[in-house]
Amino acid sequence: MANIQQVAQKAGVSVATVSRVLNNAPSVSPKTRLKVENAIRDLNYEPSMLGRNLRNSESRLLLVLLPSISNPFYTEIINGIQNTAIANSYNILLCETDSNPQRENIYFNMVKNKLADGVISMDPTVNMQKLNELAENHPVILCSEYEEGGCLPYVTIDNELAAYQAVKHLIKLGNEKIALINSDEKFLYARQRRNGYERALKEFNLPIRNEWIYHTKDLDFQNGVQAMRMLLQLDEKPSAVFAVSDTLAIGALKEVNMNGLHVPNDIAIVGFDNISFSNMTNPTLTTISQPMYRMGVIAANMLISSIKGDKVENIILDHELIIRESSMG
Amino acid sequence: MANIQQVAQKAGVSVATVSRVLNNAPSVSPKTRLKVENAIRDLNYEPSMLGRNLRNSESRLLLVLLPSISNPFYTEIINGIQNTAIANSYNILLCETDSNPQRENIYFNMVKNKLADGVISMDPTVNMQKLNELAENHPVILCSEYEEGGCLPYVTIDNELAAYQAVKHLIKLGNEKIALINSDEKFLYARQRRNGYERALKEFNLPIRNEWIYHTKDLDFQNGVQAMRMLLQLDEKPSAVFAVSDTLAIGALKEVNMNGLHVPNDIAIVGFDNISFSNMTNPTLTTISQPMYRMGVIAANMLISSIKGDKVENIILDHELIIRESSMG
DNA sequence: ATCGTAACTGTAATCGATTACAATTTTGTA
DNA sequence: TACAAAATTGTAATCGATTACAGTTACGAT
Repeated sequence: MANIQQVAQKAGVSVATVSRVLNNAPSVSPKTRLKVENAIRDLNYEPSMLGRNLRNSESRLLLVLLPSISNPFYTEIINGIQNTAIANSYNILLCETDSNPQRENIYFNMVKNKLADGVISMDPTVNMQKLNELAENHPVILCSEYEEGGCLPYVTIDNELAAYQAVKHLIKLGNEKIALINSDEKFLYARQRRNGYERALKEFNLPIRNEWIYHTKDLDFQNGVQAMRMLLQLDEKPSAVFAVSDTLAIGALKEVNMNGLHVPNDIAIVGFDNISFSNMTNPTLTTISQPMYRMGVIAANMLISSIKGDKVENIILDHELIIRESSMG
Repeated sequence: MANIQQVAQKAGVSVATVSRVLNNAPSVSPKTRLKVENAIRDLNYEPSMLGRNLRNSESRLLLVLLPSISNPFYTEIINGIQNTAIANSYNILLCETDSNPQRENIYFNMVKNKLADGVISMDPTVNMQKLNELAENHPVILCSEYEEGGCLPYVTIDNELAAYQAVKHLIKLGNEKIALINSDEKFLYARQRRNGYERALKEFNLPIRNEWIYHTKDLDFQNGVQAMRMLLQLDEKPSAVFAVSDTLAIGALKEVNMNGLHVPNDIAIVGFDNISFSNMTNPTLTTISQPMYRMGVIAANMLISSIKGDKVENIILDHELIIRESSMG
């Protein structure tokens, strides 16, 4: 593969001039430009990003941190990030931590080693202390999950309000025994959604019963199945379930069906995220729709601004309750 | 951020020695090593990949090309690729083409520009001519989708056989009117699966009827819904459907349910890929399981070998028919 | 013809690492 | 003690681009 020297030699100019042509500098005469362009074509030359990046001290890569690629919640966000990145001549490094600190470390090092110009973290399991340390020297944006009282810029939704509305919806439909399938409350979003759940119950003078609050380890379908299995074994079964993720809700739905019960007649279900599959279940799933694509776009724009050195503001986006069959027959 | 010179100065040694410490070269005395390590710690130094990559003429990034991240079929493959990459000190650049040639071009250029050391393409819509051109100068591996009679190394399964077995399974259950929901037959896997479908029908002297073969544009759930909608409008409805992807099959399942029909009693359904959702539908989906994780591992290993300059052989992996509720009540 | 200015081009330093080769120090042995 | 060999360290070139600055050329005005 040819390099810039060879192009310069072939065109009979200096490497500086070739570089100017490559970067569309205005001060190159048309004749010279033509000579260089011909040489580039003849040699099939492609500039090496390695040289350019070193000289410019940038990689034009954005690191996107997420716990697992298999949760469809992230796919639309990633689309938004990626489109925005490309529109700004960046690209993204998609990094799955599997909630494994060792993995996380590898990725943090990639940033420290200048292999990425900044980070968007969507990982609730991220080590916040280390992330904050990283943020002292490198741009970092939080997407969806953030740190209460922290100083890292974020884009998210109002989780408490969304949960409140979801549960209120169930109450309005006549449900009085509403269970919560939550994930681990070490996560901020889990605590916030629980707060929303409790606020709605209190507002309507419904009791908050601990045996109706189930915590899952992960957000896989299977965790939803297990959660519902437990709930169905209770003496006093709930008549409705609010799950903090569609994947959990779909697992729950599956388990209800397995037991020959009917959704929503026996048990109503509301999920969270509006993943594409939520419209394909039987019955279709009532859920909270987050503006995932837009969230991705905004996160990417925030990060790019931050890399440029601009100040960025936190953003809270609107959500929407999508009512489908799983809550109303 | 400190660089290697500053570390060298602080430690009172040359940059060469610092580099040796960084790379664990054996010929550094314990005393010197200690001095250098202290300097590194004191300065909070992290080596820049930009410099290292330029010097080594490598990026240690593998480019993974796929049409869309939202098809869950890819997620397990990606896991396999990523784990293998990390184990070999590589990382992956996940690149969604959206089947958009312009996007594709951007990614091809990243390889030409040395931003990635090689490519794993899982994109059936890829421009094979351009990919072949790229392969003249850069390592390229095909994963899952490959080129018949082409010269690019690949890892895949026997699509024709898998489809044959899936359809044979339906026949053995007594189905005689079996429809095929296929994707565009410009894709090799689609042609191969159709061949398998037809081979099974012929073997049992069942007629091949064109109105029972539906072609979808994409592989989204919605395409499956549409396909099934068409099939249900036929005068003579099929009693079973083989869909070449679980996403299509799940869409089809949804549409059958919507029409008040029962799966599998009225219509049996078999999918392809064994995505994690396929076990969560109601009824659960009979499908062909591809060894996705292993396929990813193998593809990554092939690519890394190829980057090293080793010769690599094509590999065809085993698949498995997973029988669930959607084919047998 | 001369000069000043604008337009263009080249020289060489630079980004931050690696490494061949040379130089130095240490070690072991006679 | 002296010397060869081995171990350790340093010098400087190198990867492939960008760019400040200097140098050259072209051209219109006087």
